[in-house]
Amino acid sequence: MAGIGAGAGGRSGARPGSGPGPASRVTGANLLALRSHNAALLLDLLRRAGRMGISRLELAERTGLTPQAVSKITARLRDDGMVTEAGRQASTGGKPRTVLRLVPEAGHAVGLHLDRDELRVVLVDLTGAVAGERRAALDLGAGAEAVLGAVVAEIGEVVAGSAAGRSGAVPGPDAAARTAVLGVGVAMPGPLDHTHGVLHRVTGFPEWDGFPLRDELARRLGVPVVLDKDTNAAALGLAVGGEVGAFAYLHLGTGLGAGLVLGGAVHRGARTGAGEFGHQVIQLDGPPCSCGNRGCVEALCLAAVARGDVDEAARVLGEGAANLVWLLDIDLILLGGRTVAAEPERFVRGVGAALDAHAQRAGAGSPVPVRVASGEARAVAEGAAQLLLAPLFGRAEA
Amino acid sequence: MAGIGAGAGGRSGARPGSGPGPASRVTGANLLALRSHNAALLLDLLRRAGRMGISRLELAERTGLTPQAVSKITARLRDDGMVTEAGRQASTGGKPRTVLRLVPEAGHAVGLHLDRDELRVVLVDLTGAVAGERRAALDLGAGAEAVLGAVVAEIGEVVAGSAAGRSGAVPGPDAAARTAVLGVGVAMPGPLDHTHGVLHRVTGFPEWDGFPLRDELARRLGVPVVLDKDTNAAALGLAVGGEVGAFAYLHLGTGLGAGLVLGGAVHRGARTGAGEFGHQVIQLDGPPCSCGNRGCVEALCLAAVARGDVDEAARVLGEGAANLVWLLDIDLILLGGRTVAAEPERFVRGVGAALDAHAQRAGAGSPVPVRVASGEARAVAEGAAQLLLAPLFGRAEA
DNA sequence: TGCACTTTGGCAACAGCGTTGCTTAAGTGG
DNA sequence: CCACTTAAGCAACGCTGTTGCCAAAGTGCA
Repeated sequence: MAGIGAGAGGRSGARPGSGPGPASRVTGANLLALRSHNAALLLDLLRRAGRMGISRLELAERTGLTPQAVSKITARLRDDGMVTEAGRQASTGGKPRTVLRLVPEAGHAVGLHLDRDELRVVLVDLTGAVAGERRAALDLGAGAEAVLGAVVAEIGEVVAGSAAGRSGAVPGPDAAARTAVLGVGVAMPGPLDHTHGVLHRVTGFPEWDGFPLRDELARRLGVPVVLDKDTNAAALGLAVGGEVGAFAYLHLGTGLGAGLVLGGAVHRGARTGAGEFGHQVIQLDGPPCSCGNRGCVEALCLAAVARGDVDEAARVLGEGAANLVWLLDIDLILLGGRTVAAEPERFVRGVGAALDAHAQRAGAGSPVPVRVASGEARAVAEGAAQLLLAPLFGRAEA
Repeated sequence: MAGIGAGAGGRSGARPGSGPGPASRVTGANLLALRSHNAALLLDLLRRAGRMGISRLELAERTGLTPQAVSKITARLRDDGMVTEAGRQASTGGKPRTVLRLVPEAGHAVGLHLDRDELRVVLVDLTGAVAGERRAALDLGAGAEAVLGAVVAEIGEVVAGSAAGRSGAVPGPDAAARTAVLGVGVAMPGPLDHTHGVLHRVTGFPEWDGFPLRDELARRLGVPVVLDKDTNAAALGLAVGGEVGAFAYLHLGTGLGAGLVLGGAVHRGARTGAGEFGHQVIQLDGPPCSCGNRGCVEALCLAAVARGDVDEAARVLGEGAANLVWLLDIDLILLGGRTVAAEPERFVRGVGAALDAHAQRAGAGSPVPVRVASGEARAVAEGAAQLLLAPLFGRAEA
């Protein structure tokens, strides 16, 4: 559980790995925490309602708060410029409900996707819509100084090009605050430690081992920075983008990894190690894998792809996915990555067939659906930006 | 996550599967919720402190609440008879701290373990200590009426024999309330639905399919009832009993199942299906399993046990456990069940060896420890009782 | 033995949360 | 035009944890 946060303001975002807390450090709640909890709850519902908006009374019904409480809270949010009135609904015999809408420009976040050979930066608004984007080639082997320099430069370009330009177009009380960048979310291939923002053993680039990327970037940029694995960021983006329940995002590219969303939150584990789906053994004493073990899903799956046997690759992937579905009672499997994008239908069909077979044997109800994840190319960068937006909407651990 | 509960009192425990809530229904928080959240937090720390007790100031430090707030809350808890002063600590140069302790007799809960051929009832106090116990043979095939009759009778015996007798021994303000039974937790082999308290396809006993066990028992007993899988109850009991972090309890008896504790809470999934560890495929196209599939861990493991090859059984179990550790970033593996109990050292050694091999290959830090779970025979029944105590201590979803 | 000092923990006043009771605003329908 | 319905704000309220202050209960040195 998460619980409702500590007393601190709540808008700050990232906080340094604090406290000696053994295991789960649950904190007491005061009135400030209560206030920000409820505000975040309403903001989350407003975000989900999107451009359509939502009325005060529906907010009250969905949260269990009294209509008067919703009025008070939304009034504060309006004063802060985060919410605005936007028309009315049709009357049902009395005064029509006023529709409230999130103000997208009330805040922005930067998402950075660092891949082995490429860098992608997006600037998104509160609703997650992309307001600016840049791509650049990248060589992780060029060293920290060169890479960080490029990253800072690209981020500066995107922010300057979009937020500043838009600042004039949206006048109003404190226009500067409205375009404020809440911070930067960084997503990259593991292994890494999201709680301390430190890299571990970046494959093929020993110089990055133990590099405190989060703190270093935060120092150079002067805004909060959050670090996470690429698959976790993608999963978070999908969860925010509307996918509900517990699901797994399986990413098949040059490797095979997963992002897990359980109970509405990304499950990372204490060492950000969760989601190591590819090195699940599904064939005891099978063919050797690059990890040193034998019979890993990744090895079997990629070997089949290399042979051109997509159906077998999909079947193997499906068997691994079935193990995961049974172990965690997952509602949905989403597929992504370059290899899947090359033959989406065959992968969906093959994985789905394996899952259906499992479900039928067990006599379980409806089989678990399989789909291709949306927004492939920018998904990780957009999800990275959500690492910063999530706390605003009450997803402290999401 | 969990969040802080809805406005309702908080002491009631089970609530019927309410609301049309799509996915996670997060509710707003009011002052009542805040109050019970903080009270539960303190009670949880007091429970962990056990017989040793804990001072007000340490409670304040650990929760982040002000000392004055802790004083107010603990004063309420003392008025309710749940907490008492118990001596003082050594002075550090000023007034010594007063030690507070949970009053074990302030509440009791019944735990019921329904197995295929046996029934076990325990009565535990607030600290989880067993205050009464009964065992009886059981035939699930005898039909609902006979089974429920036996269950109600056995529970009545345990409660009458322990709580009532103790009621006189602990005089004080409203002694009746102090021995109040909060409710009954029921644990049994799956599949079942813990949110609705309904059974599904009890293996070999089709008559129980769809039986609303929770509501039927609640009706006959007149107290709240909570239903869960036996492995989940055992895992909950272990979590309360002091195991920390994320862990998996692997139960190897006539079958192979698991209870997962992630982020301090039992992970059940939407359909109580999580923990299906035994039918994880680790040998594609391997030997057939009773479930209709091929190469399941359960089939391989139990076949090895039947051959008398315990080392191979442990190795197979370890490979399955390694998959789980990697997928979820688990901190600890606990083993239990009759088959493990017969040769505990060899299982621990074999499973540990498989996990160590994985950890070494990946260059991960310290390997994941493997231990035998404590309190074998009564563990499930005691965990079942915790299903009712958990909400008192702020583990609504635990 | 007495006095200065430290630390604990309760009392009283307070700001701020959601709630309740009531009033005003803004529609529909006969 | 008026009765009725529904939405939403104002004011008073109860209750939360917080703050400022003070009594209680120890230690330790003169």
